[in-house]
Amino acid sequence: MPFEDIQRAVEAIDPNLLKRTKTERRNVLPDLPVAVEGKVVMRMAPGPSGPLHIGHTRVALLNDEYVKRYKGKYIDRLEDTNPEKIDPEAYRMIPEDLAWLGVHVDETVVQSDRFEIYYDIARQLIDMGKAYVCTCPPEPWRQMKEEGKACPHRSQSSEEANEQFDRMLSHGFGEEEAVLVVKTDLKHPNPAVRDFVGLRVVDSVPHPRTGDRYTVYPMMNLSVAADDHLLGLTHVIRGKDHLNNTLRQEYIFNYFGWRKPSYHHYGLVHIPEAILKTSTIHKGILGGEYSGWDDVRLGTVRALAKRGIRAEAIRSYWLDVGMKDVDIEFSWENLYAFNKQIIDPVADRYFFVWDPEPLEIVGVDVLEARSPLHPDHPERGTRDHVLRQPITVLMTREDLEGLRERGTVRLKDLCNLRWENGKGVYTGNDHGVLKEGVKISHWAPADGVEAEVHMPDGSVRKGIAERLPVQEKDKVVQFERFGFARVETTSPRLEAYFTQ
RNA sequence: GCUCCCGUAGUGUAGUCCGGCCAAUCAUUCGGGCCUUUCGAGUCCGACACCCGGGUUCAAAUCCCGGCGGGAGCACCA
Repeated sequence: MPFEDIQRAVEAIDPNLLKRTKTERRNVLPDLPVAVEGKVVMRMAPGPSGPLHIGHTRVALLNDEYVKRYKGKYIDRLEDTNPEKIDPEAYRMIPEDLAWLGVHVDETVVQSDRFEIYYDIARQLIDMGKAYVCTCPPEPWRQMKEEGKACPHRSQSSEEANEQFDRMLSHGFGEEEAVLVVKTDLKHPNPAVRDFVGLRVVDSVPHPRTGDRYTVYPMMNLSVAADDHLLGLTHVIRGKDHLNNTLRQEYIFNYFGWRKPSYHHYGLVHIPEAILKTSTIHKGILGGEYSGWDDVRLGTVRALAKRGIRAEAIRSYWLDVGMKDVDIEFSWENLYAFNKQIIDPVADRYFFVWDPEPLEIVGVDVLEARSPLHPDHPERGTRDHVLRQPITVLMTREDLEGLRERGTVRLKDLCNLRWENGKGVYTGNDHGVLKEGVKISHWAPADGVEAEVHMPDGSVRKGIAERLPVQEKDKVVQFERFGFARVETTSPRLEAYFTQ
């Protein structure tokens, strides 16, 4: 029987059967495997090379969400084991960013406090015969690995390895002269998993926190494995880019017989049109191109905050995206949609006239405007204006052009006008004219405040706005027919940052 | 080259493990109606997708095989 016939037959029985029923999207993350309430320990492990950017917020918030669900513990672990890529300010900025995001951190761990721990792990690996000190130059060593061959040092005894490691620690080797290598399997089909460097020498750059006290630095795979175990991590959620690192770290877990955390790798995120690279930003700030880490052109968390993007919107966005391991394209559009849900009900409305042009109003002595701060919430009050002759208001160039062409306009909350001899002639205050097709425009009083709205592309929209009360500072307002913006200062000039 | 991960609308996502109620979810976006003194919100209608080809089966988005496509790693960065 064709589908249409079935449809007709069913409709004949009861038309309600074919009604669409809406199903609620639950928008929740799946449960974590083997998670016990109160026992979950998770972490965020940023390198302190700068403040957090939008890309970091996924791992920060996903972990936070689960820690809260299972009433667990959240560790912020600063991975500062590469002294060449550290911005000392980041030790302060990262916790600030996490706090702004609403991430509850129970414990902060700084890896540069833990050199002795990594050295101890290294010793134990050596004693187990699972690590050796290699003094091959980097390139031939890599080449041998590629071919699945052992370098001459791989067969050294634990005693030899310990001696050589002592020499590393006592500055007996310079950079690239010796490394401690963790053995895995040289014949592993995946070349990315074969023997990897566990510790290396860096003595050309002092560490911002430990100076030149330590020159043997752990590589991430060693320090991460050690800390994930020692800090009692039960679940690790991170990006797919760490898939091969997990494989390497699991060797260390297996050598020690440690219980592995449950790993989950989500897909990579491509963030279009965002400036995220800390080195680029750093250079830009030093060169004066960017005003700072919170320059609104940047994709940093503090730049988003400055623009009026709310942390809850970022959280909702990542919750919606979820945990899938497909690679995705970040959608500013969707983030803005979540943000609008939050700011629209709370943002007070004001008039901001860009490209302002004056218009003289005649035919009336006094005009009074009482505009609601928010159309859906009259109880919040009104912005009031009283205009007396001679009356001049400001309109956007485009709106004034429209008045000239059409001959009529309604100024919102104020009055209706007819165009005559370059002036606006008062024609009443009945907003019923809108039903007749009269267009509506916003306006600003002649004694309004000079306003500048900084756009995310770095441009500035200048104009005249209503005067905002000082309480609007730091809040997101809506400039009608323009968009949302976060108010930075209300006087002597109005300065705001465009949200969306 | 080798290894791993992944392919559902413009974007994100549900469904895939355990085949049928999927003639495919929800959100966003876009188009339109209603409502509305901005924009939005709300509400209603509409548009757009199972990477391709085989196979198994009464039945495939779902299972199998083979392609193709995308991404990541093969660092003395994290």
